[in-house]
Parts: sequence; structure tokens; C-alpha cells
Amino acid sequence: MTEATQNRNYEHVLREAGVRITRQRAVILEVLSEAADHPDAMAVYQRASARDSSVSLTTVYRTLKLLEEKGEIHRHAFEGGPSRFEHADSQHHDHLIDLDTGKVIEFESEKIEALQREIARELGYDLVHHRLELYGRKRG
Amino acid sequence: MTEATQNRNYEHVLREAGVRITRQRAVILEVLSEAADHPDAMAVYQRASARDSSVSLTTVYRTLKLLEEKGEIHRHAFEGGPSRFEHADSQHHDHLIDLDTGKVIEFESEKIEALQREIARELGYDLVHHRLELYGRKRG
DNA sequence: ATGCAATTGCAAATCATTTGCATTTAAAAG
DNA sequence: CTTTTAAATGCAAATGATTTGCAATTGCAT
Repeated sequence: MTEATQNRNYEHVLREAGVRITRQRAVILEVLSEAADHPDAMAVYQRASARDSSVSLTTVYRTLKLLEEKGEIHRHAFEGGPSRFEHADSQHHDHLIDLDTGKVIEFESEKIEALQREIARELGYDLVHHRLELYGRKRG
Repeated sequence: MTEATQNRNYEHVLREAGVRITRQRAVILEVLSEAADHPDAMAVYQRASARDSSVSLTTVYRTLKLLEEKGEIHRHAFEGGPSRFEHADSQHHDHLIDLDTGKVIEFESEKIEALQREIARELGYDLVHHRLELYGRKRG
């Protein structure tokens, strides 16, 4: 047990939900488990089909949607590109997107969270969720 | 000069840029000038074609894109729907979207702005722009 | 090993938006 | 007011990301 990246319980969760683990799904779940970045559907497809050419883009989309519905992954529609995905297990955070590389950096700010709730409240609303994305360029 | 809503200089700006003001464009610009909300392309099309049936959705899209390029309007891709547009002349603000009605409420928070710049800087980035959207429900 | 509902890949559909093209037209020039 | 011509039009078809219909395949409970 040295090479394994943190093995998410994707397979377990899906089995619990009565979902069948097919060969192609197993590969997709493995790819997602190992993903340390924020891949889009095409990236997941490329990584998965490199391991098992029987994986289709359609099944990647279906599996991503399934995991999203089960709350296991989060979908982010950043500006000007396809949706990108990440594990749902980490604690809440927002994103800074590197405009030159597309790299996504996570950050948290309880101050901003608090201000958001306060603003919503002042406007007469209960905050259900929010989207905070910073777009920037590496300094220097 | 009593009935006019604030008449944006859309026409003027476009003329300056060497753009021809056609009958259909004039109507679209008028509709946009009068818009107090955040309409999407289809809404603009409906309002415009009600006044002049020769306006097509294609021309609405072309005109919106033109105004966006000239910096006269801003495009916002809120969650789960087509892009919505607003005048670019007002000062910077962010948006709270009413999940039940789709209504968009504008707000500003210099505190949040400052925190965002600070966070980007701490991560080694210059903030180019950001997207902050609150999604909420009217408090009952 | 069997059976059948779940899953697959493919092609076609969707949705918002853009683009190619032949036709029309704004507006500068005379 | 006509002429001229590049810009703008509407329509239909293309785009790109994603979803869906369907016939063929396959997990997995029995």
C-alpha cells in the first residue's frame, strides 16, 4: 500500500446505491480517485481510455453525473471552458484560476464566507450557495 | 424628453466605431437602453421583435456581442441558464440571484473586494477579475 | 450457469451561440 | 436624389458541451 493515492469510496458508494460496477466504470472511478487536479470530462476520458480503450466519452459523462448526483464530486463551470470536476470530500473552498495555464488553486476565507452570509441576510435572503472564482496571473 | 429611460450612448458608441445603425439594431439598442433587469438574449429578442418583427435572434446575438466587445454591456453566465446582460456603465458590483424567480440583485462590498485582492496576492497572483455570485431564497 | 434489469457505445438530439452565404441596405459620395 | 459598395441581414447549417434513444451487451443476484 505505497503507490495508492487516497482511494475514494466511489465504488463503495455506488454499489450501496445499487449501481453496477462495470469494467469501464471501475477504470473511470480509478482515474477520478487518483486525480489531484480538476479535470474536465475529456481529460477524464483520455486518462481512462488510455487504460481501457473500451471506455467511451458517453460513459464518462454518465459516471460523472452519477457521482455528482450522489454528492461524491463537485462540478465547476469556470469561465470559457467545459465543466471541471473535483472530489467532494474536502472541506468547502473557493478557487483561483490561473488565466495562463488553467491551473486551479483552492483557498478558503472564513471572512469572505461570513461577509457573504451577512450581505444575503441584509438583502432579505438566505444564502443557499455561492460561487466565488478569482481569475489571475502569476505575479512577477 | 419626458418618457425616455436613461438613454445609453450605445448608438453613439457604435457609430463612432464605424458600425452602421440598421433599423433592427436601433430597436435592439432601444430595448437594451430601457432594460432595468438582466435579460438574456431570448428576452431581448422577444422585446425587440415585438416592436419590429424583422429583428431576428441572430442579429440580437450579433449586437449583444458587438456591445460586449465595445465594453458597453457585461455578460454574466449565471448557473443553469443562458447568459444575461446588463449595462456596463454602473460601477462594479456583484450579484445575488433569487433561486425561485431568477431575479438578480446587485450589491457591492469593498471589504470582499479587498479580501479577494489580498488572497490572490498571498497566492502569488495578480487578480485580473473575479466572479462572485450568491444564490439564495427570500427569507420567509 | 441463468436471467434480466442495468449499462454500454453509437448516433442522433439538445441548447445556447456562432457562422456561411446569398440578399438587402446604410450611408458616403457624387 | 441616385449610385456605390462594404456592412448587415435572415436563414439554415455548424459548433461545442452534454444528454438521450436504442439495440446489443453484461454485471450480479439467484
